[in-house]
Amino acid sequence: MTVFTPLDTFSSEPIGPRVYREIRDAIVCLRLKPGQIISEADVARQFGASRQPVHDAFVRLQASGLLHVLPQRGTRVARISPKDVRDAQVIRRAIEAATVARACERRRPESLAALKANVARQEASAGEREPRAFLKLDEEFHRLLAACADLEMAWTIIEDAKSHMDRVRYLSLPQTTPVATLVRQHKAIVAGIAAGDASAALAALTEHFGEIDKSLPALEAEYPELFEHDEARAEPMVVR
Amino acid sequence: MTVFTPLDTFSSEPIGPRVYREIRDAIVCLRLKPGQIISEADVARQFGASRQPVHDAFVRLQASGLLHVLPQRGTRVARISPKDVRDAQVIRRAIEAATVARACERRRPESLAALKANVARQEASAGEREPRAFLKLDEEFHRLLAACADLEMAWTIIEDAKSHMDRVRYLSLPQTTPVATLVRQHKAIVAGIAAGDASAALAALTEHFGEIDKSLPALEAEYPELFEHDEARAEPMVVR
DNA sequence: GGAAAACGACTGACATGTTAGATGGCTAGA
DNA sequence: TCTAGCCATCTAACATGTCAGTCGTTTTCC
Repeated sequence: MTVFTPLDTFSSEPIGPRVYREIRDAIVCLRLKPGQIISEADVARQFGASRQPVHDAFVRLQASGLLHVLPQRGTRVARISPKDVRDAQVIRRAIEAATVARACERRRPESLAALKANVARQEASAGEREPRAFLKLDEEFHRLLAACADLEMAWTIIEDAKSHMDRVRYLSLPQTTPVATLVRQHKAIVAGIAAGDASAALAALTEHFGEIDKSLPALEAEYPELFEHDEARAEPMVVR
Repeated sequence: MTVFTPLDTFSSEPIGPRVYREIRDAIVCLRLKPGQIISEADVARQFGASRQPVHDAFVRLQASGLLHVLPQRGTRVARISPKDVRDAQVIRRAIEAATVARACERRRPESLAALKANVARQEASAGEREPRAFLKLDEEFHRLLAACADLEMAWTIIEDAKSHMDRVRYLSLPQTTPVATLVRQHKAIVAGIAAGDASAALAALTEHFGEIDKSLPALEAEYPELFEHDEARAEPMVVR
């Protein structure tokens, strides 16, 4: 099974960042299964790189809570923790609410234009079969929101919180909320900001969240091995 | 000049975490000056450790924005960025407001007891000459707040945001707000939570913040070399 | 003198070697 | 059958080696 896209030999970009991005993407998109055991040496071999850049990536991913490193024993992809997902949601909602409120105050024409252009591309992607295009645009949308509020630090944090939520999202891709609904909510947020109407934008934002809560219990029941349960610490799931 | 407290040779704790903690503490407490150039090898020598654990620490500290690693050139302690400080404040306020609101709902007797005990110790430390004792208790207070809201993830993020604010705080220790005032505000927050009165707790929290804003310009004028100025501005977020 | 090439002393990026600790399987002894 | 001890084999932690890139200085050549 190919989990990682191989490193471009001719790129001048250092190996470290590329390895980090690859591993992170593999985790968030569930190509690496929650609970799966991986090892630095093994991953390094798959990339054809040395252990060092992989080790660095592991250090960072552990800090984000996407990996659990057990000293001297091994490393496992963090299982999806329902509590972490819900916590991440609360935090993201708090930060994004502050972001939207600030965006209403300091919106600039070019930021608004960028947001509108992004939403337009979302509409274009709504019809397509491939949902990943939309998810990338969604990511971009929330990044632009932070830029519009001149609160770049917010995006850094949202990115981390989002990673936990996104795994659930990928898991629920089949029965997920129709993309059209999400695009409509995005539109409403932008409209609120454009009008400088904070309460309208916040209302749209609030509606935008809270989709995951409903799907979470069903997914947990369907894929129990991917979730962290209170008693957890069951047998490691060896996948190769 | 001793910047790092030497590693306890007899501790069984691995050196990696200890080195990380030491370096981070040295940055936040300004024993390492903002703008100062440091190197992995040099720091490793000071600890009497190898470069590896220091390198790992650098990786993590760069992710928090406390270090700027310039590939192949060197590493500098991040200068205090007024924008980062203000952004961190906005974010912290947003998260902590959500935390307090949640704490009002799910407070449990033992959490409240822990908060009250902490505040009591704060009062005891208010008279002392050494302000660091209070700052540690303050840190603990906000961690307990997150625990009380059963939102541990919030503390992780606040910790990072706080680090940027705390450097300013240490810089302004001489003319800082009297500790008694801060303790009073903490007390008000706890009282609000204890009563389940979210709006009262939030009001106390709001008053609690916004001390830094006033001192920031004066400090920037007094120690320009420690601050990042606009011409040296970190890369603005690219809007595509 | 002045520009440019060469050098050397640094840096972190990357590679690899070494070690302590955790684990699981095996066997010896009851 | 069970248990205690040994051992092979994992792991990440830690140590060290090598390298390419950056930069300030010196040297070279006109």
